[in-house]
Amino acid sequence: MKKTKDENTEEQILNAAKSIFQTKGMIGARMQEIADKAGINKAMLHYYYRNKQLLFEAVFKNAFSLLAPQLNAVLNDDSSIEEKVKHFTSNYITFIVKHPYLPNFIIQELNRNPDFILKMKDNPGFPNLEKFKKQVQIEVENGIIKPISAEQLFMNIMALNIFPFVAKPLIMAFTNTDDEAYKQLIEDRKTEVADFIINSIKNT
Amino acid sequence: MKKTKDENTEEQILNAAKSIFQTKGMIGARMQEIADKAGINKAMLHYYYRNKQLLFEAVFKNAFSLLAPQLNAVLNDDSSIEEKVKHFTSNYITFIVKHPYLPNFIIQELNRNPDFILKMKDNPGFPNLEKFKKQVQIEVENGIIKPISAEQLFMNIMALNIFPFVAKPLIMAFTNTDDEAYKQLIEDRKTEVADFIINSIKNT
DNA sequence: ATCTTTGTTAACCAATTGGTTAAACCATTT
DNA sequence: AAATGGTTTAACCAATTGGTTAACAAAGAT
Repeated sequence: MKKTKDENTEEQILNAAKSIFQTKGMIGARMQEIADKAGINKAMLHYYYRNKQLLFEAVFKNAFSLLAPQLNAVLNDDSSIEEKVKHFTSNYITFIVKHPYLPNFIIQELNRNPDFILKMKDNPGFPNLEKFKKQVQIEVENGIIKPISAEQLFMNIMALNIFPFVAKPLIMAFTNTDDEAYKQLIEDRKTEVADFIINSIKNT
Repeated sequence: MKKTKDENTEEQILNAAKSIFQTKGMIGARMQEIADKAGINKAMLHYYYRNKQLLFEAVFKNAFSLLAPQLNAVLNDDSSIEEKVKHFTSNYITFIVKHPYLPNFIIQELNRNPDFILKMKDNPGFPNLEKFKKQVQIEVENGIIKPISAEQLFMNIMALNIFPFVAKPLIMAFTNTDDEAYKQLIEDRKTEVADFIINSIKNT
């Protein structure tokens, strides 16, 4: 075989596809561009992944399986809500800084095809809120945190952590910050967001 | 002239284009589909708007000028931060419920072409944070609210209000809610979000 | 050495799509 | 009623694009 090079072709294709799909989206991506980036012939894409849709799904699942388990891990550990919020915020922002296109990619593609997430739900690593729900309920009952539904709290945590990446161009324009200053704003949020949330829900 | 009907053609085109562009995005939209929706010949689109890009820009500016001034109005009125947060949250969520595709459309297209917002910045109604910044500073100095930068507070307000619309499919899957339940969650947020923010920043 | 399987390429194809053109249409002016 | 000029249409066009095919190359099996 011609292979056994530095890297097998299938993986080279997936990496190129990742890069193109995540910046241009499913519709905007071009098979030729992916082939060029992978340094191979366009026909190879079809040889390994049959068609654009399947190649895209491989990339999407790969991206999703990067984001989701992290979330799940924090939701299901045994720390308090306060600790969870602190860990999650710090970890997640650090993670997304390294993969800035990820949240927007997933959100954009799920809005284009909402049914697509159903395929993900079967996955064993798919985030599950049950434990978190019970925990919120208990801490509310015990007066540790102020009354709030787990769903709303979860939404707020996600929103505060992810939104600044998704809406970066918009927020940059409104706040009149350049790329460097925005980076700093994000950096500050690693602690800022957790404090903001805890200030809001913690009983004194 | 053939016009002076119930509605002039130019406006029919813009309305059709709005609907198609906002659901499919610039790349996903098809000129033929817009023409069909407007009930006219495809050539008319070019007659009135020359090409896809210009038609898109007309739609985008229209959408942006719907969102931005609302924001500006609240930022620049004379009420306290607490009142501003309450008004903004309630108004904005009510507004977006009526135009659910708007935030995602704007965010998606700005991410595709971040330079595009520069054209908007000249617009006199473009949101300006100056007054809000001074106000935050003063209320912090006077001990009305806890120390926080105006930029971070602004980001948080935007995130908590807008994110649930943008990430709807994702949050629905994670929280295991159907369309009806999600609608209720959003409805609750009209007051929930403001309370959450105020709880966090208000000094006791 | 030859055969078979797997990997790779260049050339090709059909469908889609944004955009153009020339002719037709029709209300108003002359 | 003939000319005018903005409006509308059907037909067409060139470029792009996802996908296919047939031939070829390399490696292992016999």
